[in-house]
Amino acid sequence: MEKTTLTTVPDEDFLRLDNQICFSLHAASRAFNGVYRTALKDLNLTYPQYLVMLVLWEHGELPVKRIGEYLRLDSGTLSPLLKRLEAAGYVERRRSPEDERSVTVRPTAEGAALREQALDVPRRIAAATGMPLERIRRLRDDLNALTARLDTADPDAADCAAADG
Amino acid sequence: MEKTTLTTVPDEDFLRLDNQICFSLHAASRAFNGVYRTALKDLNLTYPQYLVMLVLWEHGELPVKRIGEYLRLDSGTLSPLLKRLEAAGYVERRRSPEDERSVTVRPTAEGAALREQALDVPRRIAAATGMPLERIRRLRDDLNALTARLDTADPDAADCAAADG
DNA sequence: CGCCATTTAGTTGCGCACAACTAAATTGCG
DNA sequence: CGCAATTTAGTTGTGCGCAACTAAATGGCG
Repeated sequence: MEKTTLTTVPDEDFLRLDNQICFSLHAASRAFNGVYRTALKDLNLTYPQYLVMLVLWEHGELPVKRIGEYLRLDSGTLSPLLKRLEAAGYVERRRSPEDERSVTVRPTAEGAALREQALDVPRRIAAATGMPLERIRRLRDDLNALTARLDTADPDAADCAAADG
Repeated sequence: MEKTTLTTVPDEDFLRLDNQICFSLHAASRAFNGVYRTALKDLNLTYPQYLVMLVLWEHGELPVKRIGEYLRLDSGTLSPLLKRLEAAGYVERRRSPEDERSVTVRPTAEGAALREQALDVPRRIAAATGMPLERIRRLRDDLNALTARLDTADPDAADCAAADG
């Protein structure tokens, strides 16, 4: 009320709007996660484990480093996750012979077979969303754009000035 | 290849598209979280703690139950989180006199004062996104719609049939 | 060649999310 | 009233995510 910013939006309203956005994303992410949880229960995979398997199914065999790049995850997250996938019998880890620092991950026969069961998952998810594909695609594109922005701005974005540019 | 579904999208492509959507949401959520992390560093708040404080700033005083409803979080998440907020001196917890089961949470003077500093956070976030407010709003609406769908579909959405309706 | 910076995984610690459970208070029904 | 079902927080255990660190291998430079 008492102050109107250069962006034409009062501080208070801005705080409220912000509440909506950050919260919406947070809630959607968790809701999605929940649906995946039930959809993936039969496969004995968590959602992040499923993401890793998707990457491996597509690329066949990757060093941990590459998996991390595809999924934006570091070794702190991936190492234990991959251990669990290995314990479940879905992947194999081997130190690379030509570079002993690197660890190569690839699906086992069982892990590869799992892909057939996984083919049914996306449809169940799409059914759960009940959204037309077109809108889903738009959402995806918006999210990707947002992520790209946030990533470049992230490293202490403290003093970058204008929001409304 | 060998089978084309009723939804006109082959299984394989569907799996790939799915990869994109779920991953996009996951990545965006984490990217957002990262930006908030840096923006909230000065306030000594994590992102979920910030959400709780937003709710408390808006409503003044709430039982744990209500906070959980606003944020879709259960006591398993909230109890330790609120303990930490209490340890930080930002909130107070008191068992309700008229219903001893309930615990009432309200900001301390320090917690209330924190709001002033927090007013700057949304603008920093908006700056980091670099998106026009209109597009942000659209994104928010899409996400809310998605969450609503997912929530109703969630309880074992196994055999709900058609995605493309 | 020898040494230091870099790269790559892994480990530790902390916080969130969620399922499954416990504990205590309250409600309601016979 | 008395007891079972419900409501409300809290606890425990597991897994993800990230920061900060360690350990080992590699690459490059004097």
